[in-house]
Amino acid sequence: MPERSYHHGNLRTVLLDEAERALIETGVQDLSLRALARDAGVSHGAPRRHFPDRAALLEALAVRGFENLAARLTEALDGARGGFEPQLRAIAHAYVAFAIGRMPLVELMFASKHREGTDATLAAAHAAYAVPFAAISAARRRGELLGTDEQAAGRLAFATLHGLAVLLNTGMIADSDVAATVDTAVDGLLTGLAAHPGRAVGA
Amino acid sequence: MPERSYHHGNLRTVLLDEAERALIETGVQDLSLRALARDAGVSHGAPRRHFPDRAALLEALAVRGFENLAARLTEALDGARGGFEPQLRAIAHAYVAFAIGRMPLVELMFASKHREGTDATLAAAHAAYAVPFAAISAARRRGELLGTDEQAAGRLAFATLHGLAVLLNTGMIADSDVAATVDTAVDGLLTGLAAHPGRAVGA
DNA sequence: CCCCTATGTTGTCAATGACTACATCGGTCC
DNA sequence: GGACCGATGTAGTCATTGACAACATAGGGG
Repeated sequence: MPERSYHHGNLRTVLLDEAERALIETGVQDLSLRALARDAGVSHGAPRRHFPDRAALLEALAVRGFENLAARLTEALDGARGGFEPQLRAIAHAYVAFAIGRMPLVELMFASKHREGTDATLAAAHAAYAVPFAAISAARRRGELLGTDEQAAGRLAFATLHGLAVLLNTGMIADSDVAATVDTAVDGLLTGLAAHPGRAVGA
Repeated sequence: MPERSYHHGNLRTVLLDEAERALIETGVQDLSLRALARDAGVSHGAPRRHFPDRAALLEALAVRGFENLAARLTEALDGARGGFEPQLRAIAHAYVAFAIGRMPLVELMFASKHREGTDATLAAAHAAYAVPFAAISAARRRGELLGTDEQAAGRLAFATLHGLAVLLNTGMIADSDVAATVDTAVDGLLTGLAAHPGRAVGA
């Protein structure tokens, strides 16, 4: 195998790929620029030519995470037949599966705004949200949504799925059948908890 | 001011208090045992007499966080009049207020199970959950809960509140009126999203 | 009063992030 | 084809950190 030339040629992408793998495997605390450089076969200073600092690398990982999430949700929605309910189920399963398989990345994606310069992450997050929001908007037009505030409905749905994924991942929901848990949660989202509810969202 | 004696006398509690303050202010990445020791006026080796390592300190912070959360939820529930709906609203506002005011701590509380030795955190979390779960159990006995699976209903409610708090904190829900956002989300939780729902939770 | 344990201090080591100065190459322009 | 410039790498330094070990001090119990 010939030794790598002075110019790596694709270092930024390799660092991001390797960083994502390491993040998911051992968590953000153990994620080290120097270790990534060693794995990529370059010196410890090279990553700083692509990321001004460690936080910038983490930011790029978060943006990529939302981009991947958007792709997953789009794919799930494209594969869903029927109306609002099967679409919401498809989105829910895709979201929870995505989150559970890469929870340290998802934590990074949603990490506190204490992190600096998260405008790019916010933009990427909104692009990912647009996918289920479009489905909810279409459901309202078809008369399948209770109430008229589709923004509020979308927020509720996304908040619930994110919360569910977090609780499942931490073991706080100790349910071995993830798919059933997701389906049950979607049931509850659709029908509500109250036996005699007062007002609907936006009614 | 007399110099501190050799034995601090209360170092563990001081370290935890200071660590929680620093965590909330600047995030977990900047939380440093040495800095905490300096702030407490002891040498850099002293904290290790109370916490075997940095992860143990973080674990203790997470446990305390759930203990404080349980107290807040209990207080909110005690102050709520009427049935299920006002109780759920009281819990929701208390939870979101708690989370938003200390998001880096809440992130730590719910951090990935990649973290070692989280049995104590899990136990503390379950104790915190018991508070809203008791309210939901009482609601079912009063016939105020749609369906019979109160465990699933409790999981749905908690997941939604946690997800809502996370999205509000990260700015992904760009709503300046947090109280109204929480009330709208509770509306949605109670009535459901679907105009023509299929089956209820546990029905 | 003695002893033991809890709790501190001091020092060391390896690893890290950030930074600087320098080296190498790829691409563009003349 | 050669020169030059900027992108991208290398090598070294510094400060800080976490973890650990050896030692010092005091408080409490017998």
